[in-house]
Order: sequence, then C-alpha cells, then structure tokens
Amino acid sequence: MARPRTFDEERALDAAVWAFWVKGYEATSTQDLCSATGLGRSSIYNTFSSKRELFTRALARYMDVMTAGQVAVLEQVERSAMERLRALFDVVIDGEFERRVEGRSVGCLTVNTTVEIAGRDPEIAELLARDLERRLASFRGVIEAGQRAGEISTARDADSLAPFINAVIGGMRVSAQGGADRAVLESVADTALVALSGVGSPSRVD
Amino acid sequence: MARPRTFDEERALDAAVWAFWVKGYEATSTQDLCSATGLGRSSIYNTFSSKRELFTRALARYMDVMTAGQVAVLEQVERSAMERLRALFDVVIDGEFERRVEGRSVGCLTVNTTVEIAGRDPEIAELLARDLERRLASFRGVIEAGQRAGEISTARDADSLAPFINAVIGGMRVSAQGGADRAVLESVADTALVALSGVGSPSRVD
DNA sequence: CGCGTTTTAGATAGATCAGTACAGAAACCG
DNA sequence: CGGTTTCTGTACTGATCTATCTAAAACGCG
Repeated sequence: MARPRTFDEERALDAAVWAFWVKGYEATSTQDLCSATGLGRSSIYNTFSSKRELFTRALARYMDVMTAGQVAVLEQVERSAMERLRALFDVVIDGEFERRVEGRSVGCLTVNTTVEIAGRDPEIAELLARDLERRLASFRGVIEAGQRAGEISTARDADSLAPFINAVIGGMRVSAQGGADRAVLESVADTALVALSGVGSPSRVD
Repeated sequence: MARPRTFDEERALDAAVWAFWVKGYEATSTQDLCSATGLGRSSIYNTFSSKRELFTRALARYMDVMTAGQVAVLEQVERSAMERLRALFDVVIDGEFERRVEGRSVGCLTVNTTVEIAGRDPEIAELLARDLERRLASFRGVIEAGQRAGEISTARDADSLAPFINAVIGGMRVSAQGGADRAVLESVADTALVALSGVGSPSRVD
C-alpha cells in the first residue's frame, strides 16, 4: 500500500496507440512515447516493461476497440445484410477521413502492423491473426444471413467471400494512405458490394 | 581517367531494393545495406549520397520494373480484357508466393512504402502517386476495352473501376503478408472479377 | 613510370536509440 | 506523524544509428 499512480493507464495506452498509428513501430522512439503519453521514462518502463511490450498492449487495445466497433455494426439485426455491409464500409471510409495527419489518412494500425512487422515477429503476427479471425467470423455471419435472405449470391460460400471483404477494406485503407479521395473509396465499396450481390448494378442511395 | 568502380550500380540497387522490401525503410540500417549490396559504407555514400536517396532510387527502380511487368501483361492484345485482368491477378498472386522470407510474403514495396512513409514524406508520396497513376491508366485501358467488347459491365465507368482493381490488389498483398494462403487469394481475385463482369458466376478455369 | 583522379576500406564522429540506476517525492497505513 | 512502499524525474549506460574523414589502393594517361 503506497503511492498510487497519477496517470490513467488506459489513457496512456490510447496515446501510445495514436503515436504508433501515426509513425509506425520503428519510427516511434521511446521519447516520442513519453511526449505522446505525457509520462516520464520511468513511468513507461515501470508500467509497460519495454517498447515492444507497450506496442503489443497498444495493438491489442486498438484491435479490441476497432473490431468490436465493426462487429457491432455487423450485428444490427434490424438491418438487412447488405445494409450492414454498406454500413461497415461507411464506418471504414469515415474513419479514414476522420483520422488524418497533415492531410493524409493514418490508415489502420492493424494493416500498418501487418505490413511493417508481421513478417519479422511471429508473436505479433499471431495477435493479428487472432483479430483477423474474429473479423472474418463476423463477416461470415452477415454473409450467411444475406445468402439465406437472397441478398447475396450463393455462387460462392461465406468462407470465400469473407476474405474478399477483408481484402477490399485493407485495399481501401492503403488507397486512403496513398491519397485516394472519398469518392474513390465509396466507389470501391460500391463495386465490392456488387460482387457480393452478384448483380450488375450498385445500390448506393445518396 | 581514374580508378573504376568494382561493382555494378544496378546490381547494388537491386540488392538494396530487396533489403528495403523485406525489412522496410526504418528497420533497414546502413549496415544492412552494406551487407546486402556487398559494398563498403564509402562506396554506398559515394554512389547514393544518403540512405534516403538510396531508398528513393531503389523505390523508383522497383516501381519501374514491377509496373512495366504489369502493364505488359495488360497490353497483351491477343487476349480478351478479362483474360488480361485474370493474368494480372495471377502475376500478383504468383509474386506473393515466390517472394517470401521465413514462410511469409514480403508483400509489395509500393504498398509497404505507402503504409510506412507516404504520410510523412511528401516527396516519396509523390513518387508513389506517379506510379499509381501509371498503373491506373493501364487498368483503365483494359477496362474500357472490356466494356467495348461487352465483357465488363458498363454500369460503372473505367475511372471508377480502375481504383477498385488497385484496391483489391493492395488488399490481396496485405492479406498475403497476414498469412493468407493461395486458395484465399485466388478466391479474392475471382470475386473481384465477378464484380467487373457484373454477372453472378466466376469463370476461373482450373 | 609517376601524376591526377576516383574508389575503397576502416576508423571515427556525434547523435540518438532502448533501457536502467538512483534518489527523492508522494501517498498510504498504523 | 513515522515507516514503508511505490512512483517519478533525471542522469546515465552501452549499443547502434547515419554519416564523414583519412589515407591507401587502383586505374588512365602523359
């Protein structure tokens, strides 16, 4: 029983998430993390052990929050499957245009981490894989519902279509980081939905 | 006049491309570049001025080679537009499974660079943007040909569909880095082609 | 065979990196 | 209010980073 912390661990973690999100793992120094969180080095190392450990906690927190948000959108049973998928894409697109630094999207920490370090760090790759599976399961659920309701083509099963949705979202995030504007991303989303419905005309309502 | 170089500049550049491709810009040290190229520090700095300069030259070379390869596939006029697009996807997928380190794809240097540094380096972002425009132009050409031939839906114009193809390819590369197997990537490609044709059934011939 | 020029190798510079040591401040309990 | 424990700011460590400096080596040419 002694002196309590003067900072909130979750707030510090959120600040670290943002720092890693914007600059990536390698380019973010421990000094950057001190500045971002407002903590001293001692507090950071006392609380999070190492830069890598802090990163894995930040990544885990990011994935929890973001994936939970996406899953929540996909579980709005009062909407049709197609509406839910469109809502998912809208959430993704809105995110890309809300979270920008110097006029450019910071993308998605999951995608950024997959690209930057999944290939060299099996433990982080495993964290990413678990999150991916969670998202794919959610995608599959909506797709199956859409197929039962006749909204989504049954030419391909949900196991095949879920990775397609995931790939399109990842591609949209990379495109946003590359400078794509909103109309382009919306068009990509529309086209992807066409592929799912299996009919030749998009159905976005403006 | 004076002492000639004992190394080939392009070979050194290719080695640097691979080093940056595998580890990314930040994580690749100048020592890594010396090891990869077989050159001493003096030779590298004498020839390429700085790490960043070497990176921009490596990236430019990568983009030249890769984009030229993709454009060549898309300009095989003896094949139909859909066949050319399928061939493009096949080239992408084959690449993801040919270029691996420790069982994982190294992805695409263009995508990796967009994610890692486009947001913080306008000059590199500009290089990437120019390469993107070159690829999009090639995509548009094939799409328009496909639309004239009745293979590709005219519900959306080529300006809209080209970024879709780009996004799907980017998403496939990220998926590959995340551990997706070949069947998954082929399925994603098939589904994307369905979206272009605007009909409900894929046409892969095994 | 030197002379001028360029490349090369290796040592070095100075900054920055992740991480630690330590001392004192702050808060709780009795 | 004293003892104890935890926290926190600062100084520091050794490694590594990018980049440069120095001097020897290697070539073409007169």
